[in-house]
Amino acid sequence: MTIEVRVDLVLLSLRQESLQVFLESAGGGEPRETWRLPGCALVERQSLEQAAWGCLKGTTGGADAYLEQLYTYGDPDRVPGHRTVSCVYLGLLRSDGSAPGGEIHQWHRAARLPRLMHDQGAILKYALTRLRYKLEYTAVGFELLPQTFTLTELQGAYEAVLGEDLDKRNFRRRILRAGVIEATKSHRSGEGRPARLYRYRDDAVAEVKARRLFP
Amino acid sequence: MTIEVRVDLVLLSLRQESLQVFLESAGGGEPRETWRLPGCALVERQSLEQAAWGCLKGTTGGADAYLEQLYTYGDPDRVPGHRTVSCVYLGLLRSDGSAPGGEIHQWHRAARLPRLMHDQGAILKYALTRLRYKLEYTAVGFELLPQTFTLTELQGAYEAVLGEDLDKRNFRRRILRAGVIEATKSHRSGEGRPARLYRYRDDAVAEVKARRLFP
DNA sequence: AGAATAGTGTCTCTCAGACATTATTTG
DNA sequence: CAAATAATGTCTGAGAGACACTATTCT
Repeated sequence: MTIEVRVDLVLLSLRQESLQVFLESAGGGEPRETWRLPGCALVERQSLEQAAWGCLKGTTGGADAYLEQLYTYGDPDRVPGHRTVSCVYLGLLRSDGSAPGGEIHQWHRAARLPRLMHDQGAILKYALTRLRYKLEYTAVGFELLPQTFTLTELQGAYEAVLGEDLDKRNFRRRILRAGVIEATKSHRSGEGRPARLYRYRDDAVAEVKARRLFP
Repeated sequence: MTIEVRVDLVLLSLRQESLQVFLESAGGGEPRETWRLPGCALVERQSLEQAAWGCLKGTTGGADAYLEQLYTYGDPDRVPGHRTVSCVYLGLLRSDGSAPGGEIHQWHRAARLPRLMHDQGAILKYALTRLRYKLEYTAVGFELLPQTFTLTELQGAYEAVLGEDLDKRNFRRRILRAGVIEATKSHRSGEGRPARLYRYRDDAVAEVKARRLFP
């Protein structure tokens, strides 16, 4: 018997002001319907990252995304009857370009996850925790927004991921001081006073140096 | 053709006041001698972590160590002629219980790495970077020291990993304020005034909450 | 004019970083 | 008593967090 290597994806996006996960139906029917992470077996001559991108395109159709390796799960009995090692990637999709969902694939609120197969509930919880931590010391939050965005939208993204309200003035002060975004000359109109649009400065260091010792 | 899954180890320890890596000779003879990370193939009915521990015991004999998954490498041509996916674990060995080194295995200074096979030089560099970051926001530094230690020894461990000198008073203030270590009643005598021994508080949270946003 | 949203400043408190001297033990 | 190492406190500057009002646009 041989060991199967596969790649699975935790795909997150902001939809309707909340953080949502893209899942694949594994059948079962209501109310016992069970879901799984999208994924595929690793094939010959393909890197893990290529497999992850291929699977991303195959399921969402979307192209503009951010992917990073999360963790590799390999317990012999995590999938009963099969010996699979699964390399899980975390993916963030910009709200505009994210997939529509269809018969098989659907978006689910991260705050109220449905029943998931095998160990995938734990995997998802871990992915969310990692994203929250990462949000605090990297510039990864911008990956969830369109290329230009208002400060209010950015703050909303942070609040959706962290699950917590942030102070408007302090948020702006810190994010601007960090120097990772820059103002454009455009504004976005709507109800009320139009808001200035910002863009991510890709010349900014992605990983900001962490503080010394225990913060 | 099938894909081999294996586990490789980056084993680090403090020896002679410096951070060292445990490597396996891959032959070649001086001055072209090449080294590799210790590792083994994943076998049926074995979890990744079990394989890592098994390999650790098989090569170092040592038992008291800390292991965590680092990253999984799976490029199709990372090992010419073979299709291997390698799940790499980072291991920290306490200075006292670390393996002696023999014909095949030897310790090497992390600051002056020898020639390594395939992509393993890059893997090692990544492991060192991750450890430095991790040292700054977790309590992982204690894994390199015996169970009781003086503050001077602890500071030495941090300095060896970070490759940088730290201020004695500031280091003590912060490490004590963090509340992850506690004083014992014992002292260690030697030359000069005996130093109080401390021990790691395992009830302390391992992952200290990171700061908000960009530090 | 009123509703809606954008945008802005101050104060306090905690903590990081720089820095030098006293205390205790051994030989 | 000399040598060696341990232990300790203060000042300054930067940034986090709490907090409320003014500015601009649309209908």
